[in-house]
Amino acid sequence: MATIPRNSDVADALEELADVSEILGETGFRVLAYRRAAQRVRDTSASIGELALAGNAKELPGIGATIEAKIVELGETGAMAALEKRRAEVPGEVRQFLRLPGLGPKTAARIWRELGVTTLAELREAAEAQRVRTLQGLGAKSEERILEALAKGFGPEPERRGLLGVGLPVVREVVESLREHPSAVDVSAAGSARRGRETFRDLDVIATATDPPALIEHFVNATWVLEVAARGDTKATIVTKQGLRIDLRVVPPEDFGSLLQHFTGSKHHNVALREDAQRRGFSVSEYGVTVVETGEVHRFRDERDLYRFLGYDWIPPELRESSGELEAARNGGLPQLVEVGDLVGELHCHSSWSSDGKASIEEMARAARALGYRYLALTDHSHYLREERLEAQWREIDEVNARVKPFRVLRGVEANIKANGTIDVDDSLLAELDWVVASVHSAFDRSVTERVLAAIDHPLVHSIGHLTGRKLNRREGAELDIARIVVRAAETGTALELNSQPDRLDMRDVHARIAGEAGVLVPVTTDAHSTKALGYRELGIAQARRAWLTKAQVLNTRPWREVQKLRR
DNA sequence: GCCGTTTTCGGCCCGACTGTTTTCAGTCG
Repeated sequence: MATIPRNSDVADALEELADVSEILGETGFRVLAYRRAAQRVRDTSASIGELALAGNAKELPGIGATIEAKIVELGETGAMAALEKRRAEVPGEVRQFLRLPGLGPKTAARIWRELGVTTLAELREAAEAQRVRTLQGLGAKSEERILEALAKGFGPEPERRGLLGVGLPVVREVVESLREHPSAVDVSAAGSARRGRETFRDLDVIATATDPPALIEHFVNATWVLEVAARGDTKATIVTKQGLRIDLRVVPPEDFGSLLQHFTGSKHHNVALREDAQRRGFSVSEYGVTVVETGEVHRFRDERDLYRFLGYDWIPPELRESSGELEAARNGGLPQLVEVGDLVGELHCHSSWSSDGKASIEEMARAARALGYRYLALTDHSHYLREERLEAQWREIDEVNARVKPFRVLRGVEANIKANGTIDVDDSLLAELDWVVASVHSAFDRSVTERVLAAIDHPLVHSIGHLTGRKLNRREGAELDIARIVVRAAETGTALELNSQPDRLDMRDVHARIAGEAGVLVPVTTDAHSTKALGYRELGIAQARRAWLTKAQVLNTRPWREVQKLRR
């Protein structure tokens, strides 16, 4: 009987297959196909094993009949013969050589075949004994680089990526500061921050200027600069006092659109865009679009014109992940994405009634009203609100409502989904509440899917909080059967929240997209424990946009009386 | 190995950078 392999296992196998195939000198395009399939599997939230067994995996771009068969094989036998065979041919730690920066498959293969080196220890010896430089094309510098990397213990250092919630204000401040400079013409954030991705490696800014060196000068002398890592006439890298790396590129005005598009990415989006263009006789680069037949070059000052020239509607940066946006942009099928200004209420937040809450109910209400909201569901943690306290809180809510009307504070709770799937608040109390959020806060390793399903089935639960429980850079979320969860949520009319806390952003983008497609209404909530934290909504909205969600799919874009009707 | 608004065969993104070279291959993003 087949066991369904996890997506990460399938992707790992395909990646290893790519590595060893490449070292063995197989055609680059086959290797590329394995790598793309691996990436596609990682980005797919449905179970690739189930899809493959049903014969549907080849519907995914980049996966054909051959790779689908390999996935089925992995499920049925626990191994892929093609991988096992090649694994046996590539000895020892040769595959590990690829992890050394600057050392690719060609070089790894030559070090192995021509020097007989098969382990990292032997590689160190060979470099120290200056035997690596005996290979044509390699020299002293290569040996130096290898030894340096080995000394650093290039092991799997868990890459710490910055949080969008930290980077976004910084990149905005930089963009503002550059715009104020007299020589600046156009300035924009680029890269993953512009795409609203939840984490980033570095921050990118693109600009045009009448006097590029002067703008660079302004950039490297800003008050927040700790260190200037690189500096030229058109490009500079600084490190801020918080330790964030920021790249600025100053480009010719006539190329601003092309370069902004290029540096916004994602890489996969750009590759797909260029392949598509090529089939139509265009060659796209960061410097413009060349008509292959005539050699004529079109340059773009405005990114929108670039997309239009290639036959697409302009694609919002949040959608540029090579997950269907190009096709949609060609057929007029892009969604009208939700915006921050569409929100009219908050459906998950806390007050000082929770011990970790920092603001009173009234302060929270007034802060929400200042954002243009009309209601706020106060959902303090259930364990602070046993019966008498809950009644006391309701009295305070009534008093506040009298002072802030027509703004409305609603009675809510954030209850715990216990290890056995039950809710830690009595039904009689839940029934008195306007809005009930149920969240997993413990035992993340214990059948989370079943517990969430049980909570969804609870007739008095309106919404599931931070679905997987992930904390970025701290813990992976629970592995969930998202397909079953969204189906049940849609059937029961239970909302699945998108929690905007900077280190949560949970549901993640691909899950939220599936939820939206299944017809689940998604509240974008802040889980704010202070008035300031209501501002996290922009992070959640960025993620909602990455999930292709429209205003209609985001629950708290609706007035409370509508939410009330839609509530199960 | 994948894929198709010229193709079921014959293509497959593009340019910068590095180290080694004296014209380029490999690697990277």
